[in-house]
This record gives sequence, structure tokens and C-alpha cells, in this order.
Amino acid sequence: MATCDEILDRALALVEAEGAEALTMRRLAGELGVATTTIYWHVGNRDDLVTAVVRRHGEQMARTPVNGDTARDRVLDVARLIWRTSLEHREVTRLAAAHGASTLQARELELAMARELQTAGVVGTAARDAMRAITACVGGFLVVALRNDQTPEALRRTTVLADHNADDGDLNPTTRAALAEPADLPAVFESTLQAVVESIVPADLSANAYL
Amino acid sequence: MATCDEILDRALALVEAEGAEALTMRRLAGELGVATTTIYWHVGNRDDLVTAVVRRHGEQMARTPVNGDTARDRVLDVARLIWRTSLEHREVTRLAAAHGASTLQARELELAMARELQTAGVVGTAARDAMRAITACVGGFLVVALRNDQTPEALRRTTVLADHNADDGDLNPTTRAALAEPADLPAVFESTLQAVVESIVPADLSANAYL
DNA sequence: TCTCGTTCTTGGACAGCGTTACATGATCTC
DNA sequence: GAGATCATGTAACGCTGTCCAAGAACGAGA
Repeated sequence: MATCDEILDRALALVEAEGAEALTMRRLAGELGVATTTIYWHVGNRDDLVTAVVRRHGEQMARTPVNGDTARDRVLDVARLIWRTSLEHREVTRLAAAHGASTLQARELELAMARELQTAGVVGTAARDAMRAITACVGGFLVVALRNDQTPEALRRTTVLADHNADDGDLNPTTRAALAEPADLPAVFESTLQAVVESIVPADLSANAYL
Repeated sequence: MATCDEILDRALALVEAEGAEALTMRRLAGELGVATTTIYWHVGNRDDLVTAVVRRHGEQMARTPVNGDTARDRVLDVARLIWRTSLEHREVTRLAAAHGASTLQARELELAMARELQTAGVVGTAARDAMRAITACVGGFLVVALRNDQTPEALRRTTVLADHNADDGDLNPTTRAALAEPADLPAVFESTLQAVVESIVPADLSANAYL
């Protein structure tokens, strides 16, 4: 009766609706009107379950077409795509991160990035390293972005940094005040991404590379 | 008998010795030869415990002096310091990351970076944004580095990306082969860091800024 | 010295988690 | 119809964080 696909669909829906923490074996079983052991029979471990859920979501994520005129723009666009879709489905992203399966979530998109890098003239180990660099940065910003809407006030970066400010005579008052304010994360992300991609695929070179 | 400091020291030692997962209330209590509830009385919640442990470790982490001739070099050095010490104490880093308290762990070092940025002529919101950009990148690479020695083979980036390679006719064979090989992460980190810092504190400007 | 109040510690419980051994029913095959 | 395979359910194990009520230590005031 309960197929593997049904279970995964329900699990994905559960995560999107009620957060990554809601995905427990018992809860999911209850949602399906089925015993916990049924999930074990069809899908396996909880690790297997999470892996399968993340993989399934990753495939859905890669449906969006990539935009951009130059190859360089398309590389940037893939990076922005990972950023945007990960934020839209932040609970799945959180689940994947907690499970150490972020690569799985973005697998299709990382491959898309490799293709665009290749078009831009970056191949072989250079393409691999470039992809690693870009995805690591995107991932880093995602961690920050996802943390902010989950963390209690006391652990926020602004609070943490504002705390010790008084003792810090070396720091400019303006800087000190700025540290206590939240940053415009998407803007910082965008400019950092530009810098990283620029160092890999310089704007002027890519214009000539394949066009 | 059991002071708060003793508990935190023991907790930190436990994490460093046996991993982040070993830090359970009962286990720590047993280690101290004390009832579980005693920890609750002195330190509080498990959240409180982890927060305190991470904060304590963060303070110890900031003892290393910052090197570099130009302000720009010193900014780079702080970033490398976060990278290096986080890897040296990877279990604490993992604990902090799982708890969403990475900022707390690197708090002192982030403030140090703000000071160096200021010396380089970057102040106010620019300093804040610069710090965010750099720490986000460092964090992103740390996530990748820490994941690799923990993740089962099937979820590794190399495996995950190698899998679908056969279907991918668009991809250069050389690139395809490279994707299946692990990258030299420290090297990729270093060059990415250079690119990001360069976009914030250009090499030529900083040389004149304060010298 | 006795007692009161605060500080500190304890044992035992509760609910939840992932996981498994085992028993049961359903379905298909020979 | 008998037997094997598939699919599901029951009940438990050991682990987790957390809390409550009760007891022990200890310092101060009468």
C-alpha cells in the first residue's frame, strides 16, 4: 500500500510545512497512518530516509533554467540559483545541512555549474576547484542566513559582537555601532560572489572565450 | 564542590577527546562523578552548557597573536587563524556549528579582524560587511572540511558527482575525471580568501593606507 | 546548641527519540 | 491447498534531555 515514493513525498511535505525537526520516524508514520516499522521496510534507516528526501528535493530544484548571456553570467546565475532555492526551501536545506548532505541537495546544480564553467574555458581540475570555491562560499552564506532566523537573540552575531564592544577601545565608534547592526546579507553575498567568480573567470576574458 | 568552571573544563575536555556527540548530560555527569541534575543547577540547560563551552573555547582560541606587515596581511592572517584553529579543534567547531554558535566560537577573532580592517582603512558598515563576507567564506570552507572526515563514502562530493557523470555528455572527460577526485581544499581556500580580501582591501591601497 | 533558611546534590521518574526482534496478515506461486 | 515472499503491526530496548520532590550540607541568629 505505502510505496517508497509516497513516503518520501510525505516526508518532504512534512519538512517543508513544519521544519526539519518534525521529521521523526514516528511522526512520519503517524502522518501516513502506518506503523513506524513500515518506513524501515520501505526506505530503511533514518539516514537513508533523509538522504532520499534530500536527493529527491535536489532533483526538483534543478528544474529552473539557467540565464545569462556570457558564460560568466551563467556561472553567476547558477550560484544565485543555489542561494535562492536553498532559501526558499530553507527547511529542507537545514535538514540537508544537519545531515551533511548539502552536496546531495545541490548536486544537479553543481553539475550545471561545472558545465557553465567549461563553456567559460575552465576545465579539468581548475573547473573542480572553481566549483568548490564557489559552492563553499554559497554554503557559508547560507549557513549564516539560515542561522539568523532560528537562533535565539543571545547568540545572534549582532548581540555577540555588541557585547564586548565597550572594552574595545581600539575600535572606531562608527565601526562599533555598525557591528551591532545586522548586515544586508543578500547584498554582501552578491558582491562576494562577484569577487570570487571574477577571480576565476575574469570578465574580459570570458567575453572572448567562446563568443 | 563542583563549580561551574570545573564542569565547563571537563565538558570541553570531553568534546575534544571523544567528539561532539559524546557531550551528553549523563556522560558529563558520570565523568565528574556527580548526578545529572547537578549540571542543571550550576550551568543550566544543555543549550546553556554548549553555549558556555563554546564561549570558553572561543576565548582560549583568541590568544594567538596576529602576524603580518601590512594591515591587509593581518586581515588575511586573522582569517587563516580562524581556519586553522577551527580545524585543530574540529570537534568543538562541530559542536558549535551544530548549535548555531559558530559566531560565539570565533567572536574574539572576528573582533580582531574588525580591528585590522579598521587599520586598513575599512570602517563603519563597510568593516561590518567585509567581516561578514570573509567569515562567511571561512565558515563555508570549514563546513566542507569538517564534513569530509565524517561523511560516509556514499555522500561524499566526489562520489555524488561521479555518479551522474555517465549521463552527462556535455561535460569534458577531463573535467568529469577531475570532479571525481578530491580537491586540495587548503589550497582552494587560500586562493579564494585572497580573492575575497583583495576585493575589500586592494593590495596597492593598503600599502599606502597607514605606512 | 538548636533551629531556620539558603545552597547544593541526589534518585527517580517522564516523554521522546531511533532501532530491532518477533508475530501477524496478505498475496502470489507451484 | 501448501509454502514462500512480501508487507505490516506490537512491543520492547537503550538512549536522550528535562524536571520534581526530597534530602544533605552549611552558615548565621537566638
